Amino acid sequence: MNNRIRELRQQKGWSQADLATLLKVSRQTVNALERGRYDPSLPLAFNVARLFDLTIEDVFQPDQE
Amino acid sequence: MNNRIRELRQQKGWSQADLATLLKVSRQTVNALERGRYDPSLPLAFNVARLFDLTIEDVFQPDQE
DNA sequence: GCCATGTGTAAAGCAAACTTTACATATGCG
DNA sequence: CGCATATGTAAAGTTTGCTTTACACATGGC
Repeated sequence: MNNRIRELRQQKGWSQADLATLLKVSRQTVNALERGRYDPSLPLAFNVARLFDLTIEDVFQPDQE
Repeated sequence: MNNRIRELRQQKGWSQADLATLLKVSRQTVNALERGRYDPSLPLAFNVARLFDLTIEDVFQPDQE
């Protein structure tokens, strides 16, 4: 699962810590998501999309199978 | 997190076991999702949405906070 | 009544998501 | 140089998602 979190975050001029605060998760979680270490839970994916005013499909792209 | 899985499944005339097979998860997982016992992983949410030819936002509604 | 099918649920176990604490490295600025 | 900020990572622990096995109950058809 790819995502555009880093790109979207940088467009806003936010640090990983800033984004973590806004999402109410740890900075390590933001880092792990950006680096593709794991996928977010569905509720967190919704929070990310809403924060950037996008759909989940806009932010996350499932691997083509 | 609410979802329309049961409704969508019944529209197709599928049993929980049928849907589980199509999604490649266990029947208990389908049952738990329909009954709101937990949320699906993001990849599974994508699979559900694609199976019904809908967006994630069409199928899943986060609790209003 | 018997059997098949569909649904709900429980327990045990594994894997994935997330946390806290901690340390390393890089960059920029006084 | 010394310090602050940003990022990457690791280890250990908790919670959540999902599996397998198993059993209960309801409904409908023979």
